[in-house]
Amino acid sequence: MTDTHQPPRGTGAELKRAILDEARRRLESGGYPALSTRKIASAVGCTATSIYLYFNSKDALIHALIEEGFEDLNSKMMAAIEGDGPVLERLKDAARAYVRFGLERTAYYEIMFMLRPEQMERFPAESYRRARRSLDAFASFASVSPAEGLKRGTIVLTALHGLVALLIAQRVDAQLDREELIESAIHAACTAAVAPPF
Amino acid sequence: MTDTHQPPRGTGAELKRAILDEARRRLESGGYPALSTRKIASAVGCTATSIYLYFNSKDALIHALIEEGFEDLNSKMMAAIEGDGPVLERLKDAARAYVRFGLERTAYYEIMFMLRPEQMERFPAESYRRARRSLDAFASFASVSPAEGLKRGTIVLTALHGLVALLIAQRVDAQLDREELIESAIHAACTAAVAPPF
DNA sequence: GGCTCTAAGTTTACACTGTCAACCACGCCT
DNA sequence: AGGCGTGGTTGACAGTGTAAACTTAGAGCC
Repeated sequence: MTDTHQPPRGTGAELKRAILDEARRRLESGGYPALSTRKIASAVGCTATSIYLYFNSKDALIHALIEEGFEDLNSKMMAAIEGDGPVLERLKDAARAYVRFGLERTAYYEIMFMLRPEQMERFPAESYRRARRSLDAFASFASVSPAEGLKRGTIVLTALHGLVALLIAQRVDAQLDREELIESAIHAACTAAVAPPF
Repeated sequence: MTDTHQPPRGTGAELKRAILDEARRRLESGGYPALSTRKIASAVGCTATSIYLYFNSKDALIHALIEEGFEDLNSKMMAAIEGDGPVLERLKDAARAYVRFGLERTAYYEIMFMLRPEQMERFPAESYRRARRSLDAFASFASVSPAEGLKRGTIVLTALHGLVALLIAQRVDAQLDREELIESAIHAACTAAVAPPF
């Protein structure tokens, strides 16, 4: 498990890549707690402090992973949104993509959305906004004004986040049929988003 | 700040109380990170290991705080639910109570709902269910069957959780009017909950 | 009084964590 | 040859939660 395989590691930029690769591997297999600077270093064949030559802090390393996660999530949602078909159906497809991402790439989802702010320096707001293009796409849907669109898009995303977060934390009643719950929640959130203003 | 006031601390059950009190104080003033066994101990005038005489682990201590949080949250929501007035309005009032709790007692909310499962042994499921009486009340609303009610109640709670969690993490666009967003999200979630099945 | 038994706390230690300051080694340039 | 910067390591610091062993105080009983 603590795979101390020592592939002739590179140096300089190569080492940086190796560190990032190892961090990604560990995140995917062991989640956030597996991201220890010392463990990453020993697996990659360098010392813990060498990581600081390429990342200002552990958080900076994690930010790089978060960025990767946003890239994946965004592309999946954009693909759904840019499809053809009725607006509501595309919205739902994007929502399904979001939920699927959260449940399949749980470790990524956690570092992207579930780290408490004091626990980690917040992902830079600027990157976050850029990373959130899909929200803008959401916002452009079925909205009278841009402001109303932003609001509605945000509401959908918060609803989806709550669903995913509680599912991940296993804080949803086990009696419920998972798939049915998800589909119903998506339906509720998306139809509300395209409903006439109240 | 690291108030090493040493009030003639008690012993036995009194010490346990003192520990819990200090933990609560620290949680409220400094959030989750302020909950260090050593800091609590030194503030209360005993050693860190003494805490383990009364709590099996740090998590057990936190569980006690979580229980307090649920008690507060539950009573507030139940008060709203058991009021008089139309169902939808009572539902919204309960939702408002939930959101207000999350935004006012943030530190409590975080340990109750936002700790990642690996980070802390999950709050015992049995306690959690008991702590969640308000969900059952939700479920009893506007539902054809109990199963449908549970599902709808869960969907509302997930939506509210997502809203609160992202607000706390400051991951909601700052341009949005906070109060308006909250009110709209509550409206969307609650009206969907009492809508006819789709 | 003197013995034992027990409960309550403390001391000490272990294995971690992220990170910083000082140090060393090498290749390039003058 | 000498100086310098770049890349990396060593060793340390200040934390963390927690387990094992030790000490101390008090109660019950002969």
